[in-house]
Amino acid sequence: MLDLSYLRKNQAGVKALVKRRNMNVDIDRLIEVDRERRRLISASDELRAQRNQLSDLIPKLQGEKRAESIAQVQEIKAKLSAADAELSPLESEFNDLYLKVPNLLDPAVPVGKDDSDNVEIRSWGTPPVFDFQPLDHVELGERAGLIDFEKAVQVAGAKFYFLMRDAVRLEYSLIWYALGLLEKDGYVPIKAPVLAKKEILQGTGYNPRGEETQIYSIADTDLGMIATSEISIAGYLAGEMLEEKALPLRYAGISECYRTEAGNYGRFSKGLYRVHHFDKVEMFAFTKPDESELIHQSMVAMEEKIFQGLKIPYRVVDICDGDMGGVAYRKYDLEGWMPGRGDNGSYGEITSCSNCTDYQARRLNIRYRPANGAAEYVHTLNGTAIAISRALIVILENYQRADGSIEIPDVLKAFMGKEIIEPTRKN
RNA sequence: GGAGAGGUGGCUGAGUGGCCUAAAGCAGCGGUUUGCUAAACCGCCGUCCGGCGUAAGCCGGACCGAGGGUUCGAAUCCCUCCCUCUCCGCCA
Repeated sequence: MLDLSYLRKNQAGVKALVKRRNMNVDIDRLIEVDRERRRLISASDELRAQRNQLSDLIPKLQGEKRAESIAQVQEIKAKLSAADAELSPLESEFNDLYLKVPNLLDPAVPVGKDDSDNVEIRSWGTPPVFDFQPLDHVELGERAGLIDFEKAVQVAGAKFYFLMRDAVRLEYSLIWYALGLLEKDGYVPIKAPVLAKKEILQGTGYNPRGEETQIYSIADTDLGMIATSEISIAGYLAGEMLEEKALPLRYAGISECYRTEAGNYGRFSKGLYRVHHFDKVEMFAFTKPDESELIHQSMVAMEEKIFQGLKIPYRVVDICDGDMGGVAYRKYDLEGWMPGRGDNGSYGEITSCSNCTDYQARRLNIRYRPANGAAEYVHTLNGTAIAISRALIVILENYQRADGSIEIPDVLKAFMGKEIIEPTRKN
């Protein structure tokens, strides 16, 4: 959420912002509703002031004077409830629109229309050269009995999957590996609730209802299933007044993530790439405003450390305005090399790291009190440490061998208790 | 799930219909005093919305878990919901 007075003063700038982000928010209508709403609030305040004055007087009055004043107040009350009736639909329209207004952008964010305009800022590793035709993770996984999509269709429908055998061990090894690095760096491990209230979902910038929602809702409650533990962790400190010296607060969240993926049936949504649920280790930070950029860099550096350890070739991409969504002020993705994708492989998103500045903190009312001065909103940041489904894609595809077996990355061998995954299932 | 007690500013906590403009304390900020530190004393000190003002500010409104209601007037009374604590029941 943007500061309201900023919005009023920078109407044109906010309109440009909405456009740059490829969003559709009627700022003109928002300003109009705001003006109308303020007019009504002023009128109501005026009526209330009259009422309060009279009410103060009444106990000192007697007889006819008193009866007269009471009648006057009753008249004012009638006007007040009429004004409120007029106000309340405006308030809800205002809130709906206001919640849609996106965050500001870092001036350095690349300009572009969609993900094709994202800017590669560095890369690491060299895509492997195979002397055989590499397979994609779907085929590798099914042959080795690691992943079963068909049975998942039977149980839950498309975009679900069973992970089995060594894929399960890989999942836990990856979690253990990432958690080790994060905890060593000062992140506090946290297992978060996988359901969150509507106000928390909205506060984090997710729209829990509506056609384009990414969030599954639970019938007859105001709960939704989290799309990432970012939501629960942000909510963890909602309404808090933090101590300056406690900042930055950094957490390593582990949770299942649930996504409706409404309308996402693209070319690259095959297999594990785009699924309705997956496990994820997430980094989350609450920081002072002047340190969020530095922490953002450190989070991206941690993502790189994790994938360098796994020896997965990747590139770091600076997300352009048109591809950014509404919440992030700046966003970097890691794209890992996926040999099974396209003709000769291509890069696909494996992590995403956002500095949300005070956008979420304002909605969730998370502040801190500086040594000298008034309370301020903190900044929030989130970044993927390991999204299991995506990590499995790059590991299976990069570590495959001619016979369909899969080598285990060195850093996971101890956790796996083995060095190789056999090419075909044996049980 | 049942019974009872609660939810008040950054924190503790008083307040059971108008004198609440929310007491008091703590913490914080400014000052006086002062070898230093500390103490003592004095003053300031909630948030949001609207209006006025170049401005320090001034005026009005709202906010005592959330939302409704009663009343001329609600932190206070009533209803619904959420949460916390104690006890009971059930259960990995």
